[in-house]
Amino acid sequence: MADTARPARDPRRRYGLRPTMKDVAARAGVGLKTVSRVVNGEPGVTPDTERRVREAITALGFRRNDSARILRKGRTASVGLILEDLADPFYAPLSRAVEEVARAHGALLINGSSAEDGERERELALALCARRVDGLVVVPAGDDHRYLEPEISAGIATVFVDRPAARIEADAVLSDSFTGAREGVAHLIAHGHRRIGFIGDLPRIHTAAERLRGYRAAMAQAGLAVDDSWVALGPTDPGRVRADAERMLAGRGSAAGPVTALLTGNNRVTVTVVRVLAGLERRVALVGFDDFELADLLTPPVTVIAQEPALLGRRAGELLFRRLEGSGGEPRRVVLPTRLIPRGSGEVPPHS
Amino acid sequence: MADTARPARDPRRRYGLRPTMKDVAARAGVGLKTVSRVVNGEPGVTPDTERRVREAITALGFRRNDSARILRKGRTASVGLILEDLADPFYAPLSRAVEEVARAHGALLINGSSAEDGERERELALALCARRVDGLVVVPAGDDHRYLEPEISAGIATVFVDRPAARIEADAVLSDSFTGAREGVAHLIAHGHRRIGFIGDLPRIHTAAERLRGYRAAMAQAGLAVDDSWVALGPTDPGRVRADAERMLAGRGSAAGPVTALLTGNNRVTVTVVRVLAGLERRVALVGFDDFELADLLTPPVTVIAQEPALLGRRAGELLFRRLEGSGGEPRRVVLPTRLIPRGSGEVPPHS
DNA sequence: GACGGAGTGGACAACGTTGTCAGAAATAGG
DNA sequence: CCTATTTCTGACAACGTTGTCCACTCCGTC
Repeated sequence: MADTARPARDPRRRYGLRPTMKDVAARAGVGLKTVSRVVNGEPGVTPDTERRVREAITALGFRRNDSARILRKGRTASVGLILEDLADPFYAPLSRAVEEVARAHGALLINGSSAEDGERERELALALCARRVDGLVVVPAGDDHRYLEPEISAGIATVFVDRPAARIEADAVLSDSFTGAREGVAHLIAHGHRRIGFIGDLPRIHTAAERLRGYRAAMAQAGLAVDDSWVALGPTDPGRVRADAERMLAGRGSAAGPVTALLTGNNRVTVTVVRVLAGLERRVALVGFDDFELADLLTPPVTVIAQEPALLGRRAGELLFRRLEGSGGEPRRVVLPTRLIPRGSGEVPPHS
Repeated sequence: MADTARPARDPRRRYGLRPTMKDVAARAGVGLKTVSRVVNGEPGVTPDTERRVREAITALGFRRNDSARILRKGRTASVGLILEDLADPFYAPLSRAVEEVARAHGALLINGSSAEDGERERELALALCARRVDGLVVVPAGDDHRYLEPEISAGIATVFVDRPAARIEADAVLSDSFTGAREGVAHLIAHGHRRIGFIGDLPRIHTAAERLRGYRAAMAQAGLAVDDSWVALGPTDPGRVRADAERMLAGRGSAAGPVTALLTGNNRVTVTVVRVLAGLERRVALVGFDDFELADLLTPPVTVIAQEPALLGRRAGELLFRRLEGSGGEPRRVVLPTRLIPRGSGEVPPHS
């Protein structure tokens, strides 16, 4: 008799047909709150009662519904991460690092790829805000983040990483793209190059603009003029990059002649350019932004300006949780240094 | 007067201090349900009322609290993905593919790395179940997934990918590791090799065991005996792999002599072995499981048995959502073929 | 044997949303 | 101008949990 206690319920909703604390309480013959106490390890339950409750929990296969818990407690113990592409070898370690920090704080990570599309970034970010993630780590794709202002002031901690926020003040963790690019170009100049090309990302992307600025600064410092045809910014798809590289290397459309060295603006671009150079007779010097796996085993090994994506992610995560723990104050901007790793491709002398 | 409507609330909880539908309703001078209707685009609201509600929404910066919505509706529109390491170049595209499928179905993706630790996998999976994710995609690390049985029968759709579930029946999307490895070894044998080593992952990992089985099958088929010292399974850390590779190449501890060719069991192992071989005088043939970026630009280019991680992820995601849409029936097992890509390193002739 | 005081246990409201249902307003028809 | 119908609106309960608070039991004491 008493065992048929669990009544038929409205079958339309209810998570599957999962038992609730109420069901457990009925089965164990205790009150609802006592079950809650056992589940949450709160004191004030006799060993005997606890045992009965635990038995009922196992028998019914009960698992606490965190949706309800979240609603009640007001904290979701989850953070969102929005980046360009989860599969990009630069962002994957960044993502993993954020995950580790979240894990250390008992939070889960909800991940989304913006595909470098500002509108998609916005949709994702707002969906995450609607879920009331505690915090948000964003690699921005869009050029206006004012849409996040109400969310941030409503208490969703937000940290931008790799690129700063546009049109709002917010925490950011960045690499020093300007200095990195400048040092990379200086390295090429030091090895005798005068005609140096730069193939970068879309100009609206902050890092691309900064790296271009670094390139120009290094050229200017060495008293070298920059021919318009030596600079190509655009999407990172291999077709575009290949075309630009081949054009520069042939000196087409250039009054100043073909380049003898290239600075590439990110790991995607570098990989494509390495392919182009591999098909060439003559040797062309190359410095790539971002380190990448096996760069040291190519012929010649590729000189790079290395960032630490995992460190970017870790710092961003740490900053986020510091904010969540109540650290106030002005938006902070953390800038991490880059590191030039000479491996050979940057030391190739000018061809002609 | 009427404008001071929003009363002081208990400041201890409440998500930040966000307005709720109640606040919006009060401000717009309508009922709670009318706000809900507007927010959800339900019919039956006059344009004028809708305008007043929308104004109130913007004025207060209201955003629907999906936690409450989820609790009410019983669907979270989110799926969980558990894999070994988000940053691994094999899993990153898989993850991205699952994300794309989820996105197409209006769901968010919650990501977790198990770090190849069964206990951590379990914790993560159960945490996701407590959140009532609609479905779960799992690259299993543990060797017993019976802990998921109550969850699955409670309605959480679950698809295993890359490796099958252990000790339970469940959907799985796999690559044909056995055939792949067998073909890889056959390729080496066809190029004259007789002493072939296999360096793989931990033996408890299904793919590692299958690839070993494929290796042995190919050797047996060619009538070749396998010396114990030619097989090394273990963790993928570079130190272990390097030591095993060097031992096999030197023929230490082997009655049958040093190997002249190697089959590597996954992309991590391959990369380390490529490094070892690069430091060697003599040429050693190599076939690696998993394709990897720039494999074609190494010297010699690396012959691989390619899987399609993105396809694995996509198929798993599709199967998951088909289950969520009510497709019943027996657990399905999808096996995707691998593809041998000869690039040169597998065609190196035996040294001595 | 009544009287505090721990120590337990449970009733109840609240979190913010959506589904149900019934009432009010507006329109059409006689 | 009144009724029948449609359209619009809002009160209320429910989702499953946790926090508050009060009631009860069981001791040892006086």
